[in-house]
Amino acid sequence: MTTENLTIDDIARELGVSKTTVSRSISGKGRISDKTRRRVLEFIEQNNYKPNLIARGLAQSRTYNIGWVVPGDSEVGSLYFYQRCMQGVIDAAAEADYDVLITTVYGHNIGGLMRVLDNHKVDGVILGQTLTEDPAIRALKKSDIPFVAIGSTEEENVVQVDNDHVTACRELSSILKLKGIHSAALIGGTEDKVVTQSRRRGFEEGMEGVQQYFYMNCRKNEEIEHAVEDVLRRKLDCIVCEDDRVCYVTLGKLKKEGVQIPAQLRVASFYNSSLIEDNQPAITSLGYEPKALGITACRTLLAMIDGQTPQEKQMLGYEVMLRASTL
Amino acid sequence: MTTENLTIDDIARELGVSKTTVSRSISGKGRISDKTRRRVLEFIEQNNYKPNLIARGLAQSRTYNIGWVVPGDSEVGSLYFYQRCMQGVIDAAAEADYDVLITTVYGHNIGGLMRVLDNHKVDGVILGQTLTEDPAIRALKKSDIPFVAIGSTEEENVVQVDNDHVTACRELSSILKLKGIHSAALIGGTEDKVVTQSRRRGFEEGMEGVQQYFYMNCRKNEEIEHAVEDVLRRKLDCIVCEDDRVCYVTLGKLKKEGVQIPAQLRVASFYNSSLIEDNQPAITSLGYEPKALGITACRTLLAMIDGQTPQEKQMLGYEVMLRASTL
DNA sequence: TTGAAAGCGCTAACAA
DNA sequence: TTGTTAGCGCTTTCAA
Repeated sequence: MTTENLTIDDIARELGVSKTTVSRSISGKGRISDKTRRRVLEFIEQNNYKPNLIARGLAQSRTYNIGWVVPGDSEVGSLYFYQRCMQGVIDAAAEADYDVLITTVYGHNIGGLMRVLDNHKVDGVILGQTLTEDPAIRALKKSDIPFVAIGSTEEENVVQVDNDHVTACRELSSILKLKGIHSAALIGGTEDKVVTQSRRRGFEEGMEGVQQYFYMNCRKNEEIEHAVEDVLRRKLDCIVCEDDRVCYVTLGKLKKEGVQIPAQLRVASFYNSSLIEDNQPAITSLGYEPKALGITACRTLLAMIDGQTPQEKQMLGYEVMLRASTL
Repeated sequence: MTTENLTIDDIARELGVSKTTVSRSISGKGRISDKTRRRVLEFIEQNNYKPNLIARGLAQSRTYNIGWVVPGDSEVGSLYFYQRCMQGVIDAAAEADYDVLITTVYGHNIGGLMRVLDNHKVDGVILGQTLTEDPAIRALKKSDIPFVAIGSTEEENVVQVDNDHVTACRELSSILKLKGIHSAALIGGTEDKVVTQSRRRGFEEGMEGVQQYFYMNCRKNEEIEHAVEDVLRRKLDCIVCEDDRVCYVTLGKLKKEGVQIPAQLRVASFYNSSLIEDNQPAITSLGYEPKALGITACRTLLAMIDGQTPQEKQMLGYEVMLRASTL
């Protein structure tokens, strides 16, 4: 049964009303008698009519698509995060009959995003990541299309949805401090990501009074391992890992070195994921819900597309999970 | 500088020609003097005109979008594969001025795909995964929109792009056999995925004459670990892992048990990835290029959208990587 | 409460 | 080689 595509005209003719009436019945805009509306909707239901979103889009200058921008070269460890975020975006979008157009950027190469913007393919954009000097944000600001960033930025006038990393990391750090730690190391990734900086700040604030060591900008696993070696050499009390990948590598190295956790060294992670979830001993960490970020970001964006002006910064919660790795 | 959106009408007026002429200059269709065309193109270039794809779409009943369908609940291990595939799809799509609309399905729940189809949001679809009884394929066949599947299927009349898993696995298996293996175990994931079945067949054929043991449908890590225990109990010569995740867990278990690879047991994987890439000893495995799959699938789909009928089954190559884990 | 008609920006017959 | 005109399927003023 090849469903010949019904148009609004067909329905109007069939029902002996005008296109306008049909259109109004569907959209709910404009006055219409309940009787006719019901009649139209019933017909639509029975004949499985689906409006042509392209045509509607042209008339309203809308696409009913939103853009989802992610780094194309993200580390394997972040993939799951983006996956969950995106699922949130997709789900929230579907609720409003929106679909998600995906675009990748490579660091400062935002060609893909530009294409989508130039071609008017989306009504709004969600940025999956923020950089300190973010060319995507710049470009988006120039265009007149609404966008929201997942993550934080110091740029002004950018609607942001983020977990409150500073607070979360500060809280976890201060809890660790209370456990009687005298020296702690933070091992982390590249500092051009805003989130890295936030976590560092939380660490610094929460660990105030504790001797602090920093091993940042670790890209390769070896760099993390070197950092661990240095920590062991200095006999520090505690390693805090900036994310799950760092933690994963750190744990591997510590196992190799035969270090007992938490007896000889305590270990915590500022980000939990399946990568480290099954570790023995269980790792004290911070838990977030990436999907919630996606949902919130998308709902916010849809509101903006509808002309609303949302709160500039929305902070989502976190969970401190104290486990065996820190006593 | 808010770029007021130029339309084809503006250009026509400005240049004193008709819309048609402008349209033709852009599309290259229809005869036109080189002189006028150049004049038009130059104007377009200088004024940074971008045609409205929505309008063009409505006129041609095209969307200039293709759908990319992936499982929303895929294992963390497969994420990288899909990522790379998708990048191939996106790149190939961009070449033809197409964008990629992403949709997730959950096993047999293909609601997301249906929405996209019903709403006419895409000109074609690429399936990132094939199942043995694939509802997505069924739905796509019913709709009249072209699609190609990454992976294999026994359904008829489905354009498929895949790595030649059977051949690859047979080749690797027979190489292992030549090394004097007498008994071998295959540990694998759920058999509702076509690829799992193909790998199993390759194993069976390549290992002919060798005592074969099967531990399939392992979903949880524990199941894999149980399988490994059983292999050790039976003192088999070799474990072949169906994919990188299985291999990863297997290696972890073997390390826990203090098993020497390859001295006591040889280990190989039918799929290589960063998950096992850094293992000591290096793991014999099969290498593919997921991005190539995406590119090929997308180019094929675009050809179909243009009315061509491509070859039904395209097989991409593989690489056998012999490493220390099998001597 | 309903309808007629114009228009969104483009393409594609058909004419000239 | 170029232009005129009628759509694509929907929304939205404006009038009835």
